[in-house]
Amino acid sequence: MNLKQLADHLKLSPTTVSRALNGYPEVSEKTRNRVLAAAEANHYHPSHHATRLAKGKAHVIAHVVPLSVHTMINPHFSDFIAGAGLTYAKAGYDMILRVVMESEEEAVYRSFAKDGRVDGVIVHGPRVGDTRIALLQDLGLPFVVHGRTMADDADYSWLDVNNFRAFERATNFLLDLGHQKIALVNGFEDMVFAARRRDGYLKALKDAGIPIDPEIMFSSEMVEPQGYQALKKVLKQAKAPTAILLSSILPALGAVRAIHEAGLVPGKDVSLVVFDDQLSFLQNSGDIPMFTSLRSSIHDAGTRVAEMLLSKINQPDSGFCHELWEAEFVLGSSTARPPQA
Amino acid sequence: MNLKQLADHLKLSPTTVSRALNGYPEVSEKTRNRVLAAAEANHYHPSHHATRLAKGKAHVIAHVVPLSVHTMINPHFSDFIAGAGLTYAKAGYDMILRVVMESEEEAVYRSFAKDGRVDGVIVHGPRVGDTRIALLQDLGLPFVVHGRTMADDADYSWLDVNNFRAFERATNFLLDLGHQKIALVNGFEDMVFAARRRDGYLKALKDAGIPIDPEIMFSSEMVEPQGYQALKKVLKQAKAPTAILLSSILPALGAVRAIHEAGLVPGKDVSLVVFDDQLSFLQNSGDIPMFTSLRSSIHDAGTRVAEMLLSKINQPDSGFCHELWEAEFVLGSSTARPPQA
DNA sequence: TTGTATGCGTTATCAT
DNA sequence: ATGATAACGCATACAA
Repeated sequence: MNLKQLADHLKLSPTTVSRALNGYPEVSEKTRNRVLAAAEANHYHPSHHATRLAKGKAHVIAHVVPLSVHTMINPHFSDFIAGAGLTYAKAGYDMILRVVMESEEEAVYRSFAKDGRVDGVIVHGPRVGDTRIALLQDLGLPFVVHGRTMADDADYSWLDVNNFRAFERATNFLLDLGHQKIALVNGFEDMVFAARRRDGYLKALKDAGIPIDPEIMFSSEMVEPQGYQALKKVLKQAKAPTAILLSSILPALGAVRAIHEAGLVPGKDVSLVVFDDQLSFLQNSGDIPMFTSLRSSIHDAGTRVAEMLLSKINQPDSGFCHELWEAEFVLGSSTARPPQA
Repeated sequence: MNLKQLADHLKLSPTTVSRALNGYPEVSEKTRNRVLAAAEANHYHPSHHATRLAKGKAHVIAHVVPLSVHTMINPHFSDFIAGAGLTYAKAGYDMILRVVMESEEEAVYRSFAKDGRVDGVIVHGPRVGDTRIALLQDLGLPFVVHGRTMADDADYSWLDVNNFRAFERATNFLLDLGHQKIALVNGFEDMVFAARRRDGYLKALKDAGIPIDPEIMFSSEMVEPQGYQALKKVLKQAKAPTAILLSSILPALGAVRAIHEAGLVPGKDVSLVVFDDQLSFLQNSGDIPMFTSLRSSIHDAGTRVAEMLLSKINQPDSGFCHELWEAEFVLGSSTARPPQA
């Protein structure tokens, strides 16, 4: 059943039926009710593509996820997408998830910009020297970035966590406790967020006059085995670190496993500070949380980024929007003074 | 630049240009090359909605995820979606992720069925007494179920893991080792997969003549704290279980944490068998994996379910397709004979 | 308040 | 091998 058939059935013109359905004021209450009832009774749903073609708006947001070396569809991503997805749904937007090989990514953006199937996109996980932002600016496709580049971040909209400050702060906290040897278990440092975290860590060490030791700095995918393997290595070093800074709860769990296997106690023999994205399935909460952490909800970030994009789409001339969130410091039971101090 | 403009530019009719672009055989090679070159040069991309309207096919698959009591967007889901998404992309399909409140779920399916915006849907996590399957059959919208109902599973397509057998087998393995008291840390048992797992566990206990103890059976969301809390409870019981059967690696990590805190050693004082979805960020691998497990890749399931749906859409009369995957038993280092045996 | 005519950008049908 | 014309199903400017 399409609009014309419904109109014929009601002995009205398609125009009037369309107006009644879309809430135009000029149609009489009587007619509107007749139309609404008939639409309901006949399970009428307007054709999506016809509507979009006529209106010129897609009501769709795309998230393009490059399925590259380090898989982007990970638990961090799923919590982010849950927040964003709910926001879209509430606003009547659909969310397209487009998994692409890295080589096709540019072509996908180009077609999105031209074929009108989406109104905007979210850019995930900007890398150092990322070319996507310039491309999207060039294409004129509305976008918001979760994260930002290393510089030149004024001429596009983004939401980011102050990763530099969070890790500088975490390092200082450990230094204040008396730790002199602090390891870093970081994500891939070609990702901007990870690079900034490293820089915050290095800055704090430098300010404290502590030499950098590449042997206790790790950078790879933030998964459980990462933390396990890093601690296996580090714990057998002659002068092992007494504290570890980790980029996610996932490697932190692996770290705890390795520490236990070595017959040591986390939060006593080895201190751990973790960046906590508040992943819904790994709640680090309770009165005294398991981990001392810097906390910022990636779910909330997804919600907010989605809101930013929607308002950008509905008010194209509203200028750029920047939000830098400070992570919250939370004292847990994974930190103490170093053993010998 | 649209088709007409491109045609004018080339001094050809839109028809010919369309044919050249879509690979119809009747257009001359010379013309085709001219058209292709001009399209490239002018960054021409056909309007998505116009194409879909004219063709009557959406080239879109939807995954409807009810954001209900137990959040469906979890790490299991994200690995599933990664597999499915890549399959769609390869086949030139888009994937819509629609997050819905449970109350609107039916309305969403109804509109999808009528408005032509999607060609088919994937049904996630069927519950006991799930009404979605009957609804979709009624609506005539192509679908494939990941999982299946408790009965009547002949008249729709599904892919499932043999959860009953996996848990029966795991229980028998522990019984054979000499364990008499085996706890179960399960997902929500209103989900069919969890109900089947429980039934497999109960069957094995019954066959061995071991009484059921509700005090050591847990059913809730499969997250890290679930395993932690369950083991906290269980370990302080007078006659504590010597083995635990867990529905996911996530609670297993929590279980390990609780065991360590109690000063015990997993795989020695307490044995653990885990259902391992092979979550990409928690690899339970290596020569001797951390956990003894029943293994079945949820990523591969996503891939296969997507393939099934696509072939169903392209051959609507091909009948129903059923795949029951057996989980692979993998011996790890988390199991041993019970301490006193 | 309702209807007519036209456009949205393609593909499909039928000529030539 | 190419073109004119009619769908596809809706929205909207303009008329009545």
